[in-house]
Amino acid sequence: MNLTTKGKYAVLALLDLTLNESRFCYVSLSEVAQRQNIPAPYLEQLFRNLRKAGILQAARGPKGGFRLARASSDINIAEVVFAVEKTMNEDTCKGKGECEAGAHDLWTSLNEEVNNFLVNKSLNDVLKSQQFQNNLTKQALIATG
Amino acid sequence: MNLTTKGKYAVLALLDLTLNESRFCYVSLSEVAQRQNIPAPYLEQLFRNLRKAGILQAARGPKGGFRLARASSDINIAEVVFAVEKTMNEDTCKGKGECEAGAHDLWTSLNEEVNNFLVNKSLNDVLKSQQFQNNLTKQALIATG
DNA sequence: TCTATTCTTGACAAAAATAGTCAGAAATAT
DNA sequence: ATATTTCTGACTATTTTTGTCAAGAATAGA
Repeated sequence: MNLTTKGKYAVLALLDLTLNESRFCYVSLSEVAQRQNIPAPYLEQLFRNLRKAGILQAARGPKGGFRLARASSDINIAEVVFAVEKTMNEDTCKGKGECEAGAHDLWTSLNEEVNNFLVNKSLNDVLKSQQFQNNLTKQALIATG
Repeated sequence: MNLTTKGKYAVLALLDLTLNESRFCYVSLSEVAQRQNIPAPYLEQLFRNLRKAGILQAARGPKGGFRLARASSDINIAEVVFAVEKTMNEDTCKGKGECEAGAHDLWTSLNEEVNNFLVNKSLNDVLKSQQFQNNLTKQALIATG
């Protein structure tokens, strides 16, 4: 599993979206980008993938924007990361038979370990972390008012 | 935690070394490189770091080479990976206060998770995997004879 | 001492991935 | 109509990974 800023940006942006979307409203990408300090055109790329993955819904035009396609408790971190990071560690034994089984198993297990951890954390779980609540509520208020 | 071929090469090379070193003998880098299909000059770089990290011992000159500095059961995978991969995910919140605590905790936890897994696996553990034994014994014989 | 072997070191180069940018098209609320 | 906002594809820059090279230092053995 590759874990770069791409994945982190994506999660961060979705958390922001979760807090700032009000049930029937869309939140514009530029808002999120500004609040979370992510280059807007870059975030566009990520949102593109998140939409294709069925995690985001989009609406164009004025008052348009993005919102979660599902409840935040139904979106886990793994799928978010997968949606934006290219390929996971596909266990690239280059076929020459030089891949030792023991080592192979090791990376496979590791991947499963990481994956499990992330699959079992939903956006909502992350959100429930007390510190986070405090932090972002503040930000949301600043942004709104 | 960054996990590229560097780390995999390192582990693979050490496993090879473990199987092919006979208590008091050194194994030459080029041997390992050839057997495991790793570019020798590249492996040099890795071994350099592994030596600095106190994982390998080296001896120059004819009959020289490398051997483990400790028992294979005393070397865990995490330290091997650390020795060759540059920096781990140092939780680079760029200080602007834009790092959300919830997300921050998430990456930290993930890192700990991965780390734990790798710290608790020794070279010897990997070696004990049955398949691996079978596989490499074969290779070792080919290499010797 | 001489020689072949092997590690040591530092710097360099190529390739790939990541991060970030841009311009123009398409949709839509007002 | 117009302003807003997503959509798309291509492009550039930066960083990391991967791999290479050449010259030096140590040492076993003849």
